[in-house]
Amino acid sequence: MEPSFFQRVYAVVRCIPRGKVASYGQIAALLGHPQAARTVGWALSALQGDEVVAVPWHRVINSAGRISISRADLTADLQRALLEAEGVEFDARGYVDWRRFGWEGLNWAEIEALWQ
DNA sequence: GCCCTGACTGCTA
DNA sequence: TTAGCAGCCAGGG
Repeated sequence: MEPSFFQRVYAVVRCIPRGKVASYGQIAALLGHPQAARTVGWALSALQGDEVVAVPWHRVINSAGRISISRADLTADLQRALLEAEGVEFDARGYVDWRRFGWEGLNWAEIEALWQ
């Protein structure tokens, strides 16, 4: 059974450990489509109900290390608060230090194991 | 099957 | 870690 792109995004995001962050492009690259960052963001924007709780959407930020969100119920302030609660720090300009909190990602075998 | 949209990204100035 | 812009991909109508 081949999961949809959305399901793959959710599966990968759930693998991001507490206290770490990943970028949309990184998630897309892990799925084999380095250019599909926008689609990843769109997938997360489609989260509903229990998925919002099951998927650590707040650990996904843009490549600049900054929060980029546009949903009325899930605000940038909320995302930042959730990350800070996990130990992720922001500098005075609102950026996360990739060197300290960036997620290394998964290898191909681990990715495929997610939906097999 | 076409067209539009979007929580992005990399390049250029 | 600026600002502006075009390119990319998948899902929904």
